[in-house]
Amino acid sequence: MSQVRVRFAPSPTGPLHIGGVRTALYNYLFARKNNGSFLLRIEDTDQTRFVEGAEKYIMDALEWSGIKVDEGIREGGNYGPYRQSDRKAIYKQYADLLVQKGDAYYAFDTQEQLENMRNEAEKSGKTFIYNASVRSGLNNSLALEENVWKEKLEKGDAFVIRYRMPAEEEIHLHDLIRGHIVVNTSTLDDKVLFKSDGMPTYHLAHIVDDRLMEITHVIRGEEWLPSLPLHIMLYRSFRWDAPQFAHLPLLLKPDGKGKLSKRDGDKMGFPVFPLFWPYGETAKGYREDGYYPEAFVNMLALLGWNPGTEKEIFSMDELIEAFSIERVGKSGSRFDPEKARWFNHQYLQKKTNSQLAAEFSEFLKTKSIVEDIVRLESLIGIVKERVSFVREFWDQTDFFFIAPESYDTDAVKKRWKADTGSQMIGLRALMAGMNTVAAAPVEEAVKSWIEAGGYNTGIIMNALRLLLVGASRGPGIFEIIEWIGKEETLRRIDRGVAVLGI
RNA sequence: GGUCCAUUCGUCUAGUGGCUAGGACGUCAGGUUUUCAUCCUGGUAACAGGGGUUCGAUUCCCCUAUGGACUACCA
Repeated sequence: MSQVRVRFAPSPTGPLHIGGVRTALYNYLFARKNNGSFLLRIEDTDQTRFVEGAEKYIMDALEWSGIKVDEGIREGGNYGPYRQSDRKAIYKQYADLLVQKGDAYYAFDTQEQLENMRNEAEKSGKTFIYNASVRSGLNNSLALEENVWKEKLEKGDAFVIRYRMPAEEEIHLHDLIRGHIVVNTSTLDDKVLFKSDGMPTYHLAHIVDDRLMEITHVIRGEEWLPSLPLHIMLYRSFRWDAPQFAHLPLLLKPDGKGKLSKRDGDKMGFPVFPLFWPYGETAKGYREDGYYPEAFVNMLALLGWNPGTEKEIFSMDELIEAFSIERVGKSGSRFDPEKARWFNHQYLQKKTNSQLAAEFSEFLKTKSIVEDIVRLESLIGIVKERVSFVREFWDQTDFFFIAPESYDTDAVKKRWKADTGSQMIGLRALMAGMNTVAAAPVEEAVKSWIEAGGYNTGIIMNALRLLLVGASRGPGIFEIIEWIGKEETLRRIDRGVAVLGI
């Protein structure tokens, strides 16, 4: 078998959403799994939909996701150019070839005329289809006298080239994921292959490019399944061997209706894009939300594919090893933001404290806080397991850096009793007399003090926590004391007693 | 409307002509914890419906329903 070559071929009409990233990922995994090549081809044949920045975004998003392109605009390769607008000169000859073979023809109908015919058909409850049943009555080289249409061409009249779909023929298709599919050509139309602006349509361009780039497997979204018969017919007309096809199930909107689309932006309460999109209507991305690319990719890989085992955490290498197109599901999937969060939690737990300290240190700069990296590492160690995102370290540790200025009302009500203040003063004296505030000795001292005084452990501890944290939350009291130090501990007790009363 | 695709717990999914239909996330309960989380244990929850085929269907076939995609000189 020839070398496996697959491509991801987005059009640069805006930011790539996560469905697109997943398509790219499956292509990439398939290529790596089979020691093949993964190419990125930009499909910008529709010049009216060009969006500034989209092409760069696509490449950046793949790079961030850890999906490495073997051949493409940035990477180069022996099958370029990799941008269809740069390949413009290639396509016309192939459209002409089809006309010569009699499998395509010139059509001169204006868009207005077609629009009218569609409207007319709709009035009588029918659908206008430009195909064998009507083409002989329309304005094209199949219906017109040869000298008439040739004259039109010479005059420079606007024309398109349409595929001449057979009137009535069963086409048998095979899809790697869906199996055998049969479609009758009578339900298909004579698709435009070459537009009046001199550019090919997707249908022609991608067939030609896939051929020229020696693509062996086309792995793309399910939205392309309805046009697969056309594509198969094109390969047949060119007398080319068709690649294998696999149509991926779609990613659905989490709230139920329809496929996920770029326009969903972040209305859903979670990002639908890998990266922040800075142009026009901006949209947030997974990267900026604090997701690790490994977690993002892991989550995406399991959305529509599974290994058949109960393993859920996969590195990219493990995904490559385990991936097979046969295990891609058939039905669309909605994704669950909670599960995405869980994946990030798993990956964050695997990071070392020193890595996390460095990341958290960056975050702290936004709060104008500078802290010793070793002290940060020990802080990370204290709260790591309760955190899913780096930014959440702040939610768990803000009181380490900033003494409480107010005290949670409910906690005060519950934890601050009539004689609590005087007990806290006693506790303060105990700690003031110690020459260390390391967690273990303080804990020992406090506990024996409690025992000696006949106090209730829960009451004392919770009250002390209230003074140090300002609320009923946070890690172990003695870990907090050790980290903030003796002076700060005493200061917080003093202030708390002053505010809450004796 | 037409064509095509799909349908297992709320979500992602495993699975088989005969299983107590499995796992994960969520959720609920209990435990751990001085608090809040984490964590541990346990529970809850699904084969869309109707016909066949069969000794027996979640599994195979048909119909219906539902969902989705497509139906542009967009990809």
